[in-house]
Amino acid sequence: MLTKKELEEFCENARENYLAHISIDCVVFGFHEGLMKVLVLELKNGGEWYLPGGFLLKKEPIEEAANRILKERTGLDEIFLQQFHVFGDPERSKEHFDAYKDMVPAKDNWFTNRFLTIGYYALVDFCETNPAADQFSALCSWCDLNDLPELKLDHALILKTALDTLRLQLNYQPIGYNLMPKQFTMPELQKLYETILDKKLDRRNFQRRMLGFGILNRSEQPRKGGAHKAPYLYSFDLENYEAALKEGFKGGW
Amino acid sequence: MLTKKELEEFCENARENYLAHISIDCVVFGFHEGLMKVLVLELKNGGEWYLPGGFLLKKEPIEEAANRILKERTGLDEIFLQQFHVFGDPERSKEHFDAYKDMVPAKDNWFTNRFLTIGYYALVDFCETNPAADQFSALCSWCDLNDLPELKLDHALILKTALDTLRLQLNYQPIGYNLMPKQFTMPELQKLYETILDKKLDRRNFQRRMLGFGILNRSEQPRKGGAHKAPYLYSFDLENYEAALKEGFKGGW
DNA sequence: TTACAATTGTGTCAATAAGACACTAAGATT
DNA sequence: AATCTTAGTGTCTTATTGACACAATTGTAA
Repeated sequence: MLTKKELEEFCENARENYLAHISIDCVVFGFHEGLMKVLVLELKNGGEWYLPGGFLLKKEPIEEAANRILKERTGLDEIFLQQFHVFGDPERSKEHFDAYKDMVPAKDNWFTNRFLTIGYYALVDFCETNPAADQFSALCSWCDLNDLPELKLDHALILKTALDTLRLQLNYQPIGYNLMPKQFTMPELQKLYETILDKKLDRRNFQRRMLGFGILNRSEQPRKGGAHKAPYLYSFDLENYEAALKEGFKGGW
Repeated sequence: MLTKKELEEFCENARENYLAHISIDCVVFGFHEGLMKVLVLELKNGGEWYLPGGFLLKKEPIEEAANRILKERTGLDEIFLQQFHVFGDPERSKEHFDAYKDMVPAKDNWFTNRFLTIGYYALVDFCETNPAADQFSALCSWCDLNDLPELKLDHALILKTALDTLRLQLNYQPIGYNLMPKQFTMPELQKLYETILDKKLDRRNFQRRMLGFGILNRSEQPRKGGAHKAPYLYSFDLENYEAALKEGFKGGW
């Protein structure tokens, strides 16, 4: 929650620069040590967790706004972003409304407005990100998908919807280029799929299917130094990957 | 295009009742005599075609607004509706902006606002609809998908995106309950799929697959009176159909 | 009334994809 | 050297898909 002074400053700035009634919330997925991670913010006064989000500048394209917001939070540019749903329940920001309605007169108060929020999900390389808090947050950090704090507003619903969409997408599009490092082993890639789907997959069938898509290049040299048998290193074949993204893997009909 | 008087009245009403910056546009699909149909509006002055759309009342849920708008245009309630994308290019309503900017002072002028539009697509039973024009339209009517007039603003893009989404959905969800009459024959249902996909399907394989989904009931009595061999009549098994909608047909993994 | 065209219902076969499963190879640990 | 762990590869079986042929029913034309 903001202090009165913070709120007044923010409201003035917001009314001048942002489009009213619209916000953007992002579900940023990362993958690290076999766990699915989500980027969350904790407000300064503590105990209130949110998805990273922001507002749309008056003349800014939506996608650009989502990129801008994510660049501020992750340090990354040109992120894989996908708009997946608009959340518009008239009561969805009631918590903010109640918290701020007495601090600033309604006509000046950004937060007594109704907001529709456009949900984007992003897939990013965990190791490349530098989570950075925004002006009102104490903390911006990765949380395990299975061990999240309670999220305020309807952000738990937004997260769940994003995850459902991602799982569906796995069926007809390649995924992973944005979540894996440049080079990776087949078992590492399998772990990503298992984590997203929350389901064990057969090692051999996974490899057969994955290679069948034709979007992977195998490097000559296996990874060395680790314990156990040295695994081959793979990278994505960008050209085929992009093509598969566009055309999708086999439609049923 | 509106007259100055119409515009002034509309703007006053709109500012009072509608949420600024947001609109809703609907792609209403119907199916008749083997052709895919889309509902379009022609403005009174003629020559300008649009998808049916409208605005969001200040306290109205989005889905309810889409339903309200469609009930006004089609006479139908409880339509199958699916939100599929938000279109937010800052220049998307430039045509309106230019047309109306000089008629009413900017601060009062609804159409000099930037608008994001939420796209919904609807599937309806062609024979049950009664297309009705709105206050600014001369005509609300069905057009063949393959023989559409040029649509204003970004409505051609909205339509294309809706169609792409519908085609994708065909792969993991049942469809047809909302587009077919209560009873129908297998060849008629096949024609629906062929029309949506714009592709011929094998009669026998289609039947096998369709029946495999377990969402159809076959009536005892075949349809009589027509020429040629009497086909069986089918209807959807609502319970299984709803279940299939929720769970989806077989995901790849 | 008979042959024919059009349409529908049903079944089979082959190719492909998916699922289950076992063995071999390489490196680290004891 | 024996063993543990992880990785690479192949085979068999079953399910799904795609291609295709034939029989049945009804109206129409000879």
